[in-house]
Amino acid sequence: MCAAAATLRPRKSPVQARSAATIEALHVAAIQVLTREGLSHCTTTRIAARAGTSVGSLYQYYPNRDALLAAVLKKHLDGIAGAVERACSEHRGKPVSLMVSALVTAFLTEKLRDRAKSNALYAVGQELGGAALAARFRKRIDVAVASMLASASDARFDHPATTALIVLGAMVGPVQILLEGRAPAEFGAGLPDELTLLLTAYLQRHRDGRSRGGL
Amino acid sequence: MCAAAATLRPRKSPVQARSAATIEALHVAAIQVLTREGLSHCTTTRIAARAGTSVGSLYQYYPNRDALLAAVLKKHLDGIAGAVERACSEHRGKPVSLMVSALVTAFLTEKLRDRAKSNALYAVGQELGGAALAARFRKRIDVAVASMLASASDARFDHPATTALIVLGAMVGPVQILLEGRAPAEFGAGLPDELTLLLTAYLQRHRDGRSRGGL
Amino acid sequence: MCAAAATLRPRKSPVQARSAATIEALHVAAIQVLTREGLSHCTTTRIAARAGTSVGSLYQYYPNRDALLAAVLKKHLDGIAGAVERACSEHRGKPVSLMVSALVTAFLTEKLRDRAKSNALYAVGQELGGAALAARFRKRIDVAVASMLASASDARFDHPATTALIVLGAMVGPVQILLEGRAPAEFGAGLPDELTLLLTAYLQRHRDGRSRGGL
Amino acid sequence: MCAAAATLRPRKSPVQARSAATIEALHVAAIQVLTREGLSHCTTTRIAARAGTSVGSLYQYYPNRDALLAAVLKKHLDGIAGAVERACSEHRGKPVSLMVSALVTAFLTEKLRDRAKSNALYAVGQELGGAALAARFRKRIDVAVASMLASASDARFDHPATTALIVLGAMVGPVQILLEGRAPAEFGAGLPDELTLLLTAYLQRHRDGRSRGGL
DNA sequence: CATGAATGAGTCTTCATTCAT
DNA sequence: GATGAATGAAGACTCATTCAT
Repeated sequence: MCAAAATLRPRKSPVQARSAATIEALHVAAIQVLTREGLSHCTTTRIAARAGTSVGSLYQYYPNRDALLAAVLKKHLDGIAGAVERACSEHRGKPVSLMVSALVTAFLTEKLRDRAKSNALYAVGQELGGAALAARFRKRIDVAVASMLASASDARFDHPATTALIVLGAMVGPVQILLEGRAPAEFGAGLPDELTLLLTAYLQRHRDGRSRGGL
Repeated sequence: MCAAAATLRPRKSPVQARSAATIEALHVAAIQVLTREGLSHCTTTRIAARAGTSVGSLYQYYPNRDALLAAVLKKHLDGIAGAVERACSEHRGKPVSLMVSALVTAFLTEKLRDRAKSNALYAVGQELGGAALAARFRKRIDVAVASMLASASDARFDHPATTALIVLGAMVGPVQILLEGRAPAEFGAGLPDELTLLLTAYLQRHRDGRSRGGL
Repeated sequence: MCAAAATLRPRKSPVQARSAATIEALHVAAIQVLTREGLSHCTTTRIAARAGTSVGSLYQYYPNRDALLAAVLKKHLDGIAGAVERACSEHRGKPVSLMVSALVTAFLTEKLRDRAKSNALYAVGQELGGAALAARFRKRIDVAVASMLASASDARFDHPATTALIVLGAMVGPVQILLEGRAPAEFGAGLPDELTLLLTAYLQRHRDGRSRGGL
Repeated sequence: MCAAAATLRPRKSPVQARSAATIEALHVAAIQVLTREGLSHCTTTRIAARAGTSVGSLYQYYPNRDALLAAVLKKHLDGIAGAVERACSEHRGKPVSLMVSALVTAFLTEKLRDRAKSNALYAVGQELGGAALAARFRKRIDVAVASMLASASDARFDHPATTALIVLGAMVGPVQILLEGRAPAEFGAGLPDELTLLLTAYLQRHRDGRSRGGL
């Protein structure tokens, strides 16, 4: 995975304006091909074709197909992580319920902004050094959420990092189901509220201690 | 995906003992190759070799590579769905807290029985008619959980199906994080309890109505 | 070069008769393409085409193009080394002049048996782990010649191995010139005699000691 | 090969100082890339980069990659041929033994001046119209040596051209072995003397006639 | 029935060469 | 003139699938 890290890195940065356009086109094309044809049919030729360039150009900027896909994935994850980080830093010191609704909103908004894209890239994460990449971004989000939680005005958490990871997972799972697309319509409609409810209940219960537990 | 459905079906049923053994060997081999080499290197030749047969024999039982992989995936999902269904039917009429802990235990046990396998098959699900297959099994689990929830002795749910789907998602997400392997050790250790807490809190809050809401 | 050794080795040995035929056809085709088109145009596709098979078959037996070429080269060098070894072992204990003419005859006969082939393979030796391969065969010949020289009935050599290497070089060089094809006809005609003369003079002078030297 | 001749010729002569510098840089770069990366990785881009220019500039001076390589090879062969010609013209009328030692010295000195370069360019010679080029230079050397031999004060040669070609071959072969690098150290050390001995013996025997032959 | 050799379409990737800036 | 981005033909290699033995 470390060896891969080197080989997954872009080749050169665009110095001319033309280059930037080409790269952008490649990114867009990669996502399109990915969504329409699936990862296994997402070939360099097809990407280049849809981008309106040639394979050669693709390889001018990325040492191999996976490097391109990794770049696209990275940009996507960057967007999500950034959105979450922003939401988290804006809600430090607030009560838990506000934190949760802000977090859910930010996450869902970003994740569902382009459902097809999110979905397609999910598969990309699997192959590739995807695990490593995903872990890195999860870490970023985890840190942001944990630090926000630790600042809650109305709660105290023993293991903010672990709790944050559960929170994250509990958001990702249902969203995944939604993205996969076969869920009934009301599921999508109710998702924001349900997630908010789910997480609020969890965090508040955490705050109140498990001892009080049994309902 | 509908077209694929036909072609993904196994070719003939094992009428002889020998056939059954060969098929079993192929399944085991497929999982091994999948875990050790990754989906993209999981070739028919390699599978057959590790199973101790020839490609020819593989094609005797499956019309193509994907059919084999689909069968393996199906069996895996069957195991999980079965375990959940069993747990659900055994806890009908019980209070919510018991349901949750039974559900979490069954799901985690089955899913983590062979982490490598779960992980490898995840990728398989993506390609293939994975979405369809996953949806079908999710449906099974959803129905089982919803029906269990509807029978709870101490709660009433307006939309058991939707609630069940959230419950399912909230379990899958964190497990996914665990399977991806980069989570800290204490995350894995605490997972059963945290999931139980998460879901219990959610379901009880649901029962109590949201109106009472704000903490 | 050691790393290359593994990767240059053939992939599997033919167990069916069909295989042997395919391999033989590939060898012949490789030489033909090599002679007619040159090393840089000697592609796997072209070789397979001329062999009347498919690229796939080529890769069934050789892990890459160079492995095939290396095998062909090896067979060729084997022929030469074998011929020289035979000649050498048959002339142990003889006087130097007989040794030389036998050596020259054996070498020239074998080397010129198929001039085009010899020529084409020469280029192959350059690229590839050719240096290693060539060195190995040169060693074989060197040993054979040195041991023959050491047994001469009418001479004594201080450093048979070095002397043998000079002898070898002195034969190879002129033959090379001949093979490259632009030498006048009389050069080819006179070559056997001239080489014999060259080497005999050298070895006898060696025998007589250099001290006597200056003419 | 004749068609190639035209296209292998440099594009324009360096009329400005800047041009000369660029060309020189390209030559040096070509040799460096050649020695470090091998012929097959010796690309125009890499050459230009190492020369500190752009591909575009390369094509300003040479119509294609091979023309550049040919120019480099030509310069190299020119150096050798020139050295030999000089040595030959300086030793006209001398006795054979002096001629030989001068010839061997000049040849070895020039050829071993930069072994890596000699070696790398050897491969270049193969591809390209290498045979033609090599033949042309061999001719030059052959003429020079033959004419020197013909002027020997103490010998008469029936076919100076053929004899010279043998002499040339007998020098090239052992040097080749040395360049390929796997020969024992003492081989390299003894080479000048051995070559001198070899050729002197040959030429003197020639002079004395073969009739006297059998030792 | 089992075997594994053969097939060849389809991938990724490189690189000489051109040409707009 | 110089630059380096773009091009795309061409090569190496893989692998699902078929079929003669």
